[in-house]
Amino acid sequence: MDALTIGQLGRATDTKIETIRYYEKIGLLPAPRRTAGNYRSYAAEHLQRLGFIRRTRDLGFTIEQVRELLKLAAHGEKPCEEVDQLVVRHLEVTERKIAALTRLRRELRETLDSCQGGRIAECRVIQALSPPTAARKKRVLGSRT
Amino acid sequence: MDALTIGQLGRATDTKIETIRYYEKIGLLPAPRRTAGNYRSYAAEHLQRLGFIRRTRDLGFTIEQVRELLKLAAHGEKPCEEVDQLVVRHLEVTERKIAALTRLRRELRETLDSCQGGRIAECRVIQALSPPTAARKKRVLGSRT
DNA sequence: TCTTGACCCTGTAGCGACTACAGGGTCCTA
DNA sequence: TAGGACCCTGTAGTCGCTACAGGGTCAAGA
Ligand SMILES: [Zn+2]
Ligand SMILES: [Zn+2]
Ligand SMILES: [Zn+2]
Ligand SMILES: [Zn+2]
Repeated sequence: MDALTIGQLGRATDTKIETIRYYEKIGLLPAPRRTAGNYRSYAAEHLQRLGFIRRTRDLGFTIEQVRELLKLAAHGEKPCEEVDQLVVRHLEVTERKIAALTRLRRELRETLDSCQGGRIAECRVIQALSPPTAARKKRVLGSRT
Repeated sequence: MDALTIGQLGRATDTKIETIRYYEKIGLLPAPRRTAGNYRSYAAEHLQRLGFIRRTRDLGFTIEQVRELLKLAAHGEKPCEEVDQLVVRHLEVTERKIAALTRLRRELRETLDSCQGGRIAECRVIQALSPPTAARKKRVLGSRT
């Protein structure tokens, strides 16, 4: 008997109950049948599907990408190119995020290095956080492209 | 004369007009005086302050942190410890994000490496995206902690 | 039998940080 | 006087949940 309540399914997949109901509402997880008392009753397919959803979400795919992956997984006879493409694109996005955050980290470290203690008025950290404005003003008053 | 329209201020700080109005609504940027035709008219302080806001936002600080930094910057006589602490904490958050994304990248690469082309039904990528469910079922049916 | 408490239901509103309209008004130039 | 670029307010949408409020259901214990 593989009938799970929503709470059991949540514990099984490390998912909050509200999240499961949310996935149902947006059509990501199919609505299960109901008991006499109107409780949701999940079967093995739901467990499998929600597991897939959680895993891919944890890997950072968007809901729309998860939807795509689920659709592809259901068409086992097609070549796996599309699947791999999706993963490749997400890998690229992830790499760009890492690069951006790494630049950020460097800037924050440099900012901190500039502080030698003292009063805020003289602190180079605050100065480093203020962008140079002189050059900008000129640009503005000039063209309006 | 340093009176800027909202459009000029936006170009000067690379900020969308809607965002400037949003910052005003949430009390991050003070409301400027108005012209006879009810247009916002910004002065040099606004340019300076919005510049600071954008720079700190670009560095990934939250709006609440920006608020804090602005408050601190206005109290130049205090020691700069609090400022530096804020930056340190944000640096730590940034480092944790980088670590998490790096783990993600490794998982995505490993997943992709497993694919050798073929049909989706046999593709290891899809399998790698499906979590093992057998162990989980047992846990669930057991305790309900 | 009654009550407690754990669980479940629906529906709505909130988060952060914007962004995108809709439906107007103003200003400058030709 | 007309056009177009600019500005105004207000509201709703984005993403992916999360947190209630105000109920109903169910099983075990006194
Ligand atoms: Zn098919
Ligand atoms: Zn300092
Ligand atoms: Zn002070
Ligand atoms: Zn493949």
